[in-house]
Amino acid sequence: MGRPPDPDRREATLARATDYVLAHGLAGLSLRPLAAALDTSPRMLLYDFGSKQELVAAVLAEARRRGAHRLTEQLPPTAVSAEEHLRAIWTWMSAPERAPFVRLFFEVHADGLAHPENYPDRAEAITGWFDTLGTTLRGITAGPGDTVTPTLVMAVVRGLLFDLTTTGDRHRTDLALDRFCALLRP
Amino acid sequence: MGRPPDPDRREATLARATDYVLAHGLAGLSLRPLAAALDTSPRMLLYDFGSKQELVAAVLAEARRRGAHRLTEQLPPTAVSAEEHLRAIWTWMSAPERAPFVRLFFEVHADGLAHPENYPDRAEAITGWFDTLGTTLRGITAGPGDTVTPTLVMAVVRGLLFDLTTTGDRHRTDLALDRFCALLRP
DNA sequence: CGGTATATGGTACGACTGTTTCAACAACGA
DNA sequence: TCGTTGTTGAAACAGTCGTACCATATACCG
Repeated sequence: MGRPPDPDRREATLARATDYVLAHGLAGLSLRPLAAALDTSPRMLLYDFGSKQELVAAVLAEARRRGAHRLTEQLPPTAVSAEEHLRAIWTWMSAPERAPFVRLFFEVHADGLAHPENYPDRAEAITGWFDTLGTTLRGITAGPGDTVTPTLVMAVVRGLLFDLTTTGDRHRTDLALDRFCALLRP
Repeated sequence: MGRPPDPDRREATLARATDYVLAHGLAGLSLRPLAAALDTSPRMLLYDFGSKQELVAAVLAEARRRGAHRLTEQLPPTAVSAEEHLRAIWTWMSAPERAPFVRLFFEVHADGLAHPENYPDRAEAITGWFDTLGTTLRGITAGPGDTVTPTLVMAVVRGLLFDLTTTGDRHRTDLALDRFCALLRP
């Protein structure tokens, strides 16, 4: 009896809140401006998510879900070479459409350095690549259990993303990836 | 006539404020706790620095000054090989004593992504390395004006620092740098 | 001493924060 | 229609923020 709950509302506001965070960043996030942009109220945000902290956690989970989904459907099949895979990853991650995700990624990392207790599984954002890259980079790695090569490859990608987002110099960063690919060729 | 100004006071509080920011981070920096930790008052901080923004700018300049000073006196002379130079850079930057600087570095980068207008010369933090590395990596670079090799080298260092500060896995990141050095050998 | 400049302390302002409280409204079953 | 449950608005609470204003203290010169 009584009014039936509306589970869609929470998911809808979560989706739009994720858009907002991707657009405006995590640093200065505040409930009142967020609610205003979402045509709702801080009251409802707390009603749906309990607290700001839980809201942020839900938004980060949703953002990661989107990123992972987009990546798996974008990367080429395992048939192509390791170098082509690496180039595809760089092209995909450095594309302007991914800029909001990249910014959020760096923002979360920086906040995690100051408050590690809020991100209990933040290492997974690094180690989660090993399984995927271990297979797609087959031919470069030194065996199936090799984590060193994926570590280096992703360090290059993240380091070049750091450079690109700071300087905006796409040409130079693209050339640096070319150089790395050349080094990988035996 | 009148009471003589005390220029040392501002520098002394700047030094201690820099210590505080390196220890506590930039994100949640607030005048009142900062002043309490420095045995002074928010009133005096504004009196000496004009505004919080100028204080932060002064602190960041001081932090960069310290980092640059420490680095130039630590790196080996130009006589050693490029690989030894790279290893020295990694050893120095990944040392636990540098962790506060590294954290501040990533924090500033993340904040710069959201508010680029506050960091008009943030690209210098990247390109400033080219002159130094261009000479010390002589033998690996493709000429004196080559910016691609320093870009890749520093991307590896920053990417591995990102990994290390997230996962804390020093062994794996050290091995990844070994792998990169092996790739650099012709 | 007075005059004058720098250095401080105290306090309050206005704007913001996340959160709570109270009340009302909406949609359903009986 | 009534009770019940989910939803929503308005307002207030307790706090923090950067900053400005006003008075006072301190240290120098003449």
